[in-house]
Amino acid sequence: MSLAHGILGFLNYGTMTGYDLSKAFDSSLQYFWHAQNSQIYQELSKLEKKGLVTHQLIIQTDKPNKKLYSITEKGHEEFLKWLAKGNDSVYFKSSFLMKVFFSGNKSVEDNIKMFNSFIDDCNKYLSSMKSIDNSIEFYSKEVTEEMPLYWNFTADFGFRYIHMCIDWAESCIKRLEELQ
Amino acid sequence: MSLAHGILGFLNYGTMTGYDLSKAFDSSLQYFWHAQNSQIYQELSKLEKKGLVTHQLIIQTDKPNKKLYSITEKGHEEFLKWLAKGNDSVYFKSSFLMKVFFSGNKSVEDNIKMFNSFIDDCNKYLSSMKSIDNSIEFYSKEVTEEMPLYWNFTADFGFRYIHMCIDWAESCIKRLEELQ
DNA sequence: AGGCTCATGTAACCGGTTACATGATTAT
DNA sequence: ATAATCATGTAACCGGTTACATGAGCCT
Repeated sequence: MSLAHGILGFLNYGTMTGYDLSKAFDSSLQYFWHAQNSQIYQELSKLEKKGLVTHQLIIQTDKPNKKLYSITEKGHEEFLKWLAKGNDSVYFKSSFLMKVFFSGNKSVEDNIKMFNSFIDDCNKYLSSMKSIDNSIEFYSKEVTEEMPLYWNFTADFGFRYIHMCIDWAESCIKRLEELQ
Repeated sequence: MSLAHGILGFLNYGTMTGYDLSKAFDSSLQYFWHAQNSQIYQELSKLEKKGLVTHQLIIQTDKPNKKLYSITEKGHEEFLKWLAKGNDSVYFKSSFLMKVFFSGNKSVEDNIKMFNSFIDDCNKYLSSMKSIDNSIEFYSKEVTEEMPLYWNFTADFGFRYIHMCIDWAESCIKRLEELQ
C-alpha cells in the first residue's frame, strides 16, 4: 500500500495528472519505488473511490484532454497518518544475494565475472542517479524550502548504498582471487 | 520467480521436506528473501508439476508423515541456468525511503525521532543477524568447502548494509540538529 | 495445563508486472 | 519521415501475504 501514499504525497504539493505523476515518480522516487503508469491510473481510480482524491476534466485543443487530480481533506489526513506511522522495515529482498548464496555451485572464475558485472551495473546506476540532483534543483523552486533537504537525504542514501555495493563486491573479488 | 530457484538451490544440496525448507530459509536466506511456509508448499507443487522436483512419502509413527523432496535432472539444469544468468538488478524498493522523501511535511523533531527509531531497528536487525554465523557453521559440515565462502559473502553484505544505514541515519540526524 | 516441535496444507486477497491499445501534436 | 511528448487506459497474470485449519507427540 505504498504507491497510494506516494501519489498522495505528490498531490499534497499540488494538482497533477496521471501523466505528471508518472514523470514525478520517474525523476525522483524511481530509485527506491518504481511505478508503472498503468498502475498509477488504476491507483488514482481507487483513491478516488475512497474519497482521498478528486479530479477535474481539463479540455484541451492542442493536446489530449486530461484529468487534473487534487488531494481531498480526507486524503491529506490519510497522508499525514501514514507519514507519522513507523511501520517500515529495514528488510529488503534481493534475488542477486540469493544467487550469490548459491554460487558455490559455479566456478570461481564465473563468480569473479559475476561480481565484475555487478560492479558495472552499480556504476551505470550511479551515473543515472546523477540526474537526481538536477531534478531536486528543478522541483526545489516549486515547494517550501525544507522539502529538498529530505529529497537530498534519500539521494544520499542511494549514493552510499551503491558505494557500499561496489566496496563489497570488490572485497568478494579479492577473496576469490586469493583462492586462484 | 526466485523462491522457486531458492528451493531448487537447497534441494541441490540434498533431499528436504517443505518443513525443512521453511527452516532453511529462516536460518539463512531470510535476510534477503523471506518465504512463508504456505508459499513453499504451493511452490513445491508447482515445481513438481513442471518436473523439476519429485517427492517420496515417508511414513512415520512417532511424528506426522512427511514428503521428502528431491531435485530432478531437469530441475538441476534449470537451477544451473538460473545461476549462470545475470539478470538481477541493483534496484531495491523501500517504503521507508519514500517516507523520508515526503518527511518535509513533518516537524524536524518528529523526523529526528523517526531516524532514531530507524537506528534502533537496524541494531535489532544486527543482533538478529548474529545467528547467521552459527547457522553457517552448522550447515558447513554438510556441504563441500566452497559453499560457506559464498554464504559469508551474503552475511557480509548484510552487515555492511546495516552499518551503512546507521551511518546514513546518523548523518541525517546531525543535519537536522544543526537546523534547530 | 500449556507451549513447542513436527508436519502439511487451502482460500481469499492484493499489489505489482507485462502486454496491449489508441492517437493527436510538435520537434528534428 | 521519424521520434518524442502528451495523455489515458484495460486485461491477464503472477508472486507473495494473511488468515485459517488440523493434529499428534514431547517437554516443563
